[in-house]
Amino acid sequence: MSDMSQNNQTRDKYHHGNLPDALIHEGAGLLADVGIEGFSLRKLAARAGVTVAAPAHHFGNTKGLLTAIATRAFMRLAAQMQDAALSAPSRHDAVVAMCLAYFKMRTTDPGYAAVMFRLDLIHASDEHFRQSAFQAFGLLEKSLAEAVPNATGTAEISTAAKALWATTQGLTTLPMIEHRETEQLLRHTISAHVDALR
Amino acid sequence: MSDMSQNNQTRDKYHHGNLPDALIHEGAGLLADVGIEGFSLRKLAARAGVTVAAPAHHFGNTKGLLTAIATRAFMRLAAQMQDAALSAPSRHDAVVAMCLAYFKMRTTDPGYAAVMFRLDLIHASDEHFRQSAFQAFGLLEKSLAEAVPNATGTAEISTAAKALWATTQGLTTLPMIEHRETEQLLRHTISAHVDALR
DNA sequence: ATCTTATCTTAACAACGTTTAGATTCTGAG
DNA sequence: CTCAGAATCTAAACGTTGTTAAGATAAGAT
Repeated sequence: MSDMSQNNQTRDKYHHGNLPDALIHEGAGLLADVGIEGFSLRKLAARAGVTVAAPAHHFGNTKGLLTAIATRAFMRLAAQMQDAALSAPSRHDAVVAMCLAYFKMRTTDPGYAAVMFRLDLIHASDEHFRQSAFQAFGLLEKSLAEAVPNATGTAEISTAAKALWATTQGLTTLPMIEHRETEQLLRHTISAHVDALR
Repeated sequence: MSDMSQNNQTRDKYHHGNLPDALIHEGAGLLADVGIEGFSLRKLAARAGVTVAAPAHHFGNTKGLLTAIATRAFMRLAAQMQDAALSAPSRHDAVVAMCLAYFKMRTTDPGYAAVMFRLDLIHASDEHFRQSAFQAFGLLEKSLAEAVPNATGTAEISTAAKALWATTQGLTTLPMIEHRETEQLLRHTISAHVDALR
C-alpha cells in the first residue's frame, strides 16, 4: 500500500521511499479533502502510512510542512500561468489568463491553493518559499510589461503588477463577492490598470 | 479585579456582569497580544476570569466567538471610515481615506483586524457578521459613487468598489509587498479605477 | 564487515476545544 | 416576600492535537 506514494525521483530508498515528497503530495490531498480546518499532522501521517514523528523529522514542525506545500503550490502556479499565457490570443489576454490561473487552481488544486497566501500558517520568510512566490509574481510582472510596451517605466509596471496580484488574492477572501463574478471583476481591474499605464 | 471588565451597558448583572461583551473585548486584547496563532479559548477564559465552558455557553464554540469579534471589528471599521471621510479634503481623498482606515486599524486595533477577513475561522454566513461587513463596504461604495458623479451606472460603481475592497484586503497578505508601499499602491489603484469610471 | 549517519517508531507530555452534570445567581409571577 | 424556573457559570472529564526524547532500523561509507 505504501508503494503508491513513491512515484517521483529516487524511490524505494530508506524506509518509505521519498517521504518528504510523499508528505507534500499527501498533505495537499488531505487539505483538499478536509480543508485547512480539518488538517492535522496525525491524519497526514496516517494517510502517508507513517507515524507522527516522521513529518517532524523532515520538516521540523507543522509550519515547515505547510511551507513546503505552499512552496510547491507556487511552483505549480507558475507553470500553469505560463501555460495559460501561451494559449492567450493577445498580450492583454495573457495578463488576464495569468491571474485567472490562480482562480482555476483553487478548484483544480484546492489542497495546494489552500495554503499559498496563508502567511500566518507558514514560514513566510523561508527562502525557498519566497523564491517560488516571487517567481510566479515575476511572470505576471513580465507579462504586464509586454502588454503595455509604451509604459513610462519599470517602477509603474511593478506597482501595477503588485496591485493586480493583491486584487487577485483579495477577491477570494471577501464575503460580498460571489464566485461567478470574480472573473469580471478581475478583467475590470486589469483594464483599469493597463489603461492607466499608457 | 473583575470589575474592570464591566464598562459597558448593563453592569454588575449575573455572575460576571456583561460577560459576552467582556469576552469580545478581552478576546481582541488577547489576539493583539499573541496573534491568531497563540489564541486559545482557555487563555481567553483565564484572561476574563472565567472557566473554559463559559465562552461556549454564550458563543457556542470558538468560531462563534471569533465571529462576534469580527462582527464588532467591522462596526469599528465603519465608524473609523466615516471619521476618515469627514476630514478628507476632497471626495476622491475620501475614498482613499476610507481604504486607508483599514490599514490604520491593523495597527491601532490589531486584535479586531486579525479576524475580519478570516472567513475560515468564523461563521462567514452569520447574519450579524454579514450585516456589519456589508455596512462597511456600503460606505466605500457610496463614497466612490460620490467621487465619480459622472459614472455611467451603479453597476460599474459596485464593480469598482468590490475590486477596490479586494485590493485593500489583498495588499495585507502578500509577501512581496512591504508595508510602507501599501499606501502608494492603494492610491494608484484607486486612481486607476476612478479614471476608468468616467 | 563495521562504523556512521539518516530515517522512522515508540512513548509520553502538556495544551487544546468541546461536552455533561451540577452549583450558583438572577428573574419574575404569585 | 417567596419561591419555582431560567439563565449563568463551575467542575470534571474526554478525545485530539503538536511537539519532544529515546530507541530501533536501515542505508551509505570506509
